[in-house]
Amino acid sequence: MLKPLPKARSSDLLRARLREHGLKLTHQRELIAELFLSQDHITVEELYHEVAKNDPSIGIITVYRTLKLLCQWDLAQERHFGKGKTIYDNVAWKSHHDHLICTKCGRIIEFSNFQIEKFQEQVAGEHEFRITFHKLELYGMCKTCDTHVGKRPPRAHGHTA
Amino acid sequence: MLKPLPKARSSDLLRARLREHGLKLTHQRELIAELFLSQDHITVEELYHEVAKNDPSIGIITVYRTLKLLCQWDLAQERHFGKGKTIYDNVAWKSHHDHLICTKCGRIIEFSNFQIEKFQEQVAGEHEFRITFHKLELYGMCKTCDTHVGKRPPRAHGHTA
DNA sequence: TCTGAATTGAAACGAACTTTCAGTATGTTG
DNA sequence: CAACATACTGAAAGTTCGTTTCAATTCAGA
Ligand SMILES: [Mn+2]
Ligand SMILES: [Mn+2]
Ligand SMILES: [Zn+2]
Ligand SMILES: [Zn+2]
Repeated sequence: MLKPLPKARSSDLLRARLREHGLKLTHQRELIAELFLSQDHITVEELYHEVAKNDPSIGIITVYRTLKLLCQWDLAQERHFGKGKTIYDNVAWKSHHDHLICTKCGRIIEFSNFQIEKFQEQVAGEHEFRITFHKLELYGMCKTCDTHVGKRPPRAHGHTA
Repeated sequence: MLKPLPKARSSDLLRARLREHGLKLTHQRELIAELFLSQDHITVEELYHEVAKNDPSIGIITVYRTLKLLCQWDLAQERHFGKGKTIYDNVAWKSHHDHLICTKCGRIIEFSNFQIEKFQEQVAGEHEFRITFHKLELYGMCKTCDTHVGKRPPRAHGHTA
């Protein structure tokens, strides 16, 4: 997010990776990847419904399989916010970041903070531990939801952050 | 961990909570809570096996149900490290803390760091977000595992951190 | 166009819970 | 202590989310 990688067309990105791994370019993979790479965070279920709008013959199994491939190629990352279903983070053009998650409307805000990461390393050092990756999730209320507390619930405002 | 609450016998803790909520003290609940509150982190499966050593007639369903009660009373907290099963954190005598998780041996180290929490608040402020709770998990290798890299795998050394 | 390997969708399967329900244990009242 | 209203329990069935299996189809490259 704060350090965008060199932008490439999503279709080229897919083709390149498939080539590298000797895999086939199918219209299913093309559509699924295209839709996934055009947004930020999405569940398998949601992506499946988007896909169905264009081609209802595609099965949700293929959505699962394609997302798994994208994860292997570091174009996507699995996230487990709340206790619900897995959210796939489109990281094709983003570097490492953490998240603020609104527990009321589901909005997801990305951030990265060098100071926090620095202190994480310090803590690890104190325990003679070597960090390879981490998860930091801050849950609470976004501004919109917070100002509506006690009043009527806010209208939808960007769950797809 | 760093700010231990006034220590009480686990059996008294259970009785008190059951009383407060008009629930019954059964020998199943007594045994399950006793064993759970005598350790730090455990899965339902593991706790079930411990319980079975004392009373094989107790079903795993009752372990699930009792842990759910302990969670409601803030004596336990669900954690989802890795992608496997839920780990229950005994927080009866601990205040908020985060974790270092060794991906090789499963060891769990607890810590709390005021600086990190401070910067979390700062980040939230920048995004006009109000944090209600958070999860910080640092994954990697503990000292023991790290020094054994490339050599033969280390013997078990305290998975039950 | 031919051909063999990769891919797909449906259905079966699996893991980790959760719900249902009839029989049992508990605490309370008399 | 006895009787009773309920809460509790264990087994089995049911959910949810995701994975495996497999016959039919599609793709890529010769
Ligand atoms: Mn993200
Ligand atoms: Mn802990
Ligand atoms: Zn919100
Ligand atoms: Zn270790």
